[in-house]
Amino acid sequence: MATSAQIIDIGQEYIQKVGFHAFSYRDIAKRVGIRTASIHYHFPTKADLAMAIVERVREATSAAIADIDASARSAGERLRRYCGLFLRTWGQGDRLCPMCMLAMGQDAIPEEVRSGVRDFWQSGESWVAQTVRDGQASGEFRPDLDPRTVGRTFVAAMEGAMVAARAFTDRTRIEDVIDHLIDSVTARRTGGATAV
Amino acid sequence: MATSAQIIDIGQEYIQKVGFHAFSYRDIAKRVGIRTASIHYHFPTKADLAMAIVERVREATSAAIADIDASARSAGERLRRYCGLFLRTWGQGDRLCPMCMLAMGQDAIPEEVRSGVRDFWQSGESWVAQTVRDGQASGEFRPDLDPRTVGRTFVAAMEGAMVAARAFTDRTRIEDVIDHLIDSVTARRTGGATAV
DNA sequence: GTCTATAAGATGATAGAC
DNA sequence: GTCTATCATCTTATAGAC
Repeated sequence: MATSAQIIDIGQEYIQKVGFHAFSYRDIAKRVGIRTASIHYHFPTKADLAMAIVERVREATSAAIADIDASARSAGERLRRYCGLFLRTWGQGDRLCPMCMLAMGQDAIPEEVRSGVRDFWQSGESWVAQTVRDGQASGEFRPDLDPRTVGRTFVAAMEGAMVAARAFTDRTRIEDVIDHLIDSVTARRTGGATAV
Repeated sequence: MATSAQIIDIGQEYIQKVGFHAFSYRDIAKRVGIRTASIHYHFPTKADLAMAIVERVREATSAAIADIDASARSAGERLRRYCGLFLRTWGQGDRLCPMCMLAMGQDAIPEEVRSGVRDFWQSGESWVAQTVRDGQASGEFRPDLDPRTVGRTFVAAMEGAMVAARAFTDRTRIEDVIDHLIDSVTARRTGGATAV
């Protein structure tokens, strides 16, 4: 595998596990089996490396979402599979969402990186919102929901669930949240939510 | 104000804004107007400082929740005010939840600190779960909800919403999530969630 | 592309004077 | 409690040889 790809791989793993500030070029160099100067050849600054990671994650996410759009048969299935992307990330060795890690340290993260992270976040919110509209049109979802609000809630809840899963090393922290989120948008024919 | 309290204040601010690894004793020393050696006198290691911060946050949160329990008149109001605690934290100058910041860098955060963070997280989940049971008993909330699942979702979603609010410098990212969360547990007399 | 060598500064932490 | 002085190490990054 190309060295630069290896560097991105390992850098991404560090960002997901400890965050941007808790690893160094030295850590990566050791694992790749090269010197730090060689990393600087591929990515002059740490911000450059972070940018490359952000771009790769965004591309991978877009592709995954395109795949969902192309193959899922209902809005409900689309939402479930979107949530499943986070579960899959966690499953790759107890990892947090890299974008969430980069979204946290604002002041200490280069603005170009933060901008890419915001784009990722907003894309997810917008896609969920559109999927909610689709589900409302088909009668799958509650008609009284505000799509934008739901979009924001889905992304926020999944990102937070990842943090919880990491803190407790517990996959069900994510699964429970997915269940409640899906339930919260699903229309109930019987009016099951009715009190008394 | 006592020096140690000042150190905790500023250290907590740094943890909330940039995370455990992105600030140093030097940063704190400059702002307090003392030398790093003096900080080591109060908190020998950075882990000691983090522990003191975790304990203070947990105490403050317990007190805030006790106040809610003592004065809120309905389960719905209790949940709203609990969510309001996060909104208040964000309002204190664009700050993330300190426990969320510490929950992320797992490998690179001392285990004693992580343990305190988990306790904080679980306390929140359990309190929400109990409040959901109360609301179900009074008919305020949907009877078919699993309290544990809802507890986990509330905490995860609020923590994630804090991250989003920070990334976008946008308070409505938190407010929207609160609205959908409350809506998701509220019983509907009319069966408003009914499809078609 | 990768290396050695090096820079200039930051980091967490300690010893001992006042 | 706070200081000066010091430590060993790590950090990001560059220059120039191979």
